[in-house]
Amino acid sequence: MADKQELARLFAEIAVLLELKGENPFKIRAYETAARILEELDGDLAEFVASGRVDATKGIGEALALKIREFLATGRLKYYDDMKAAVPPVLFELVKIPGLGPKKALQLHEKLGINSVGELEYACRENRLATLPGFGAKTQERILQGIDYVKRYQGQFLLADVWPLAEKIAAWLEAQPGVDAAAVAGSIRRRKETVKDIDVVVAAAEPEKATALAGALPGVETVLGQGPTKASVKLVTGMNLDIRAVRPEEFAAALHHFTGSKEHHVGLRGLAKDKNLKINEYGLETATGERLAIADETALYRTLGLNYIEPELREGLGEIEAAAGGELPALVAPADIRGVFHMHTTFSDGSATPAEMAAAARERGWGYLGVTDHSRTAVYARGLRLETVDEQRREIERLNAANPGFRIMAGIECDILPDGTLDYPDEVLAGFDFVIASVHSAFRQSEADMTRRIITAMENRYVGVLGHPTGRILLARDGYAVDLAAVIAAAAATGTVIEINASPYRLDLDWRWCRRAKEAGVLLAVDPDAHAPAELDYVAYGVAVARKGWLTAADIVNTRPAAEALALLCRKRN
DNA sequence: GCCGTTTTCGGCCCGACTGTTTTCAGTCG
Repeated sequence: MADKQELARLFAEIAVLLELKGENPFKIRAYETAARILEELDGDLAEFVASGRVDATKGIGEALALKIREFLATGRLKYYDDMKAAVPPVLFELVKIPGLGPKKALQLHEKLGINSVGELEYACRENRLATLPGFGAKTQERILQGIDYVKRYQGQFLLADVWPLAEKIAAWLEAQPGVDAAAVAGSIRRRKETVKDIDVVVAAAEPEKATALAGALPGVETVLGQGPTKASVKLVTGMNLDIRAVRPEEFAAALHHFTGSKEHHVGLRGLAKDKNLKINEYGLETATGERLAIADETALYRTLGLNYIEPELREGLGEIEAAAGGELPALVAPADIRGVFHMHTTFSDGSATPAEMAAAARERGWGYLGVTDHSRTAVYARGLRLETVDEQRREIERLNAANPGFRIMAGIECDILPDGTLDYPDEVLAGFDFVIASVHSAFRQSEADMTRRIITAMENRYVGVLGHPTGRILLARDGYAVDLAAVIAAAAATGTVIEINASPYRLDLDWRWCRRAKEAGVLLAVDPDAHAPAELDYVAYGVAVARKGWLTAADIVNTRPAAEALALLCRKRN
């Protein structure tokens, strides 16, 4: 079947192939754009072509439309097949190494016959790179470090592993004499679920004195590079940190520049150009080279005729057009959350009692907590047997009686069995205040089976929430094969809430799909899936996902008071 | 490869740093 995701992947890979061939960067961008258009496409590929939308879509011209038609008809792309056959596979591996781009990678393959990362490492140790033009001892050393980096971490880190550290480093920098301000930028500020490095922007009257601090930063292993406005270091944790220093009056522009994304900037600069302005990391310049003062990011956007765009939205996915039209949503904020529904206690695989979890929830200013231990089939997680269900309910009733003003709800995270039935019979499910249904087994079902399985579960009138809808574990396990568009449509049809699992290891539903869910009329819940009191703070990551998904407080169930939120989880029962 | 009330050709976002160079290409973000 001619799948749009498959074609998106082919286009993206063509972009890499073109880069390896040293092709025109704008041609490369055209393929990257086309890949993104297909990824975001509503409906299937056949309909996209049949309806003629393919010819009306900006960014898809004659040549790309032809390739889309070819793929639809034959399931292949000759252009891709030919190019793929002509480019040695090792080049794909080599360009993943920091410091190695297409040009140098090609040289290594052609001149030194490098055919694997292992061979490259060996060649470095034998000192053979230094013989090539454009290469030297330093390059060789850098490549060795890059190989080490890729081998140890694949270059990616969980947001949760770097965000707190990044804030700590920014605070340290800000406290240094001569430093006016320091702030975390880059993909951390945009709250991407995984990030490659840490970017910190610093304001100082003498920027070179700020970058000179690089070697003294807490947690530094080595200084990789250092100039008057920029420094790079490697931290002992294995990740890289870039410091960018500018004068105080340039801070807002620099913060904006280094927050990205690349795609957002490309769009913004095009817009600036239309207004005869130039954006760079120092500010806005007119055609005559006059620099316009930018007090803050809001001023920068306003100068371009746009409303302020929150960092989480700066992904080049329509936010500029929405800002121009005054159509950006008022994003949900952490303070909007009034309680949570998904967490575990010592009754199953949690480490704290319901009383301890409730106390922790109260400390966070919440008014309610939904206790959802695992169901009986989840033996690995000590899922609740029927008699334990009763025991837990009595405990929760006792706690509620003792603590007026705070509501504990007796819920369950019920396994969705491989055939789509639930782990307890309906009469047991009816006894819970609410039910989250999740897949925890038989991950390897076909997409059709998995999709049918999940939709069947959502059709159960007691299922209020679909938990972690794709089952992915970030940097460890892909989600199971499932037709999310169909799941979202079924959630809308049945009135089922979809969970944004706020565990930083999951963050699933992915933010790219949140917007689709919202547009389909689906409500979402931001739930920590906490197994210990401190993990209730995961909610911050879930809110970040919701914000990246353009969601407002109204789109999130648990921004509502207890009774109203609970009623939404039970609206199918009547 | 895309696009167009200045254009169907000639643009397409912009700059810093490194290493190896003796004027700049490559890489990165």
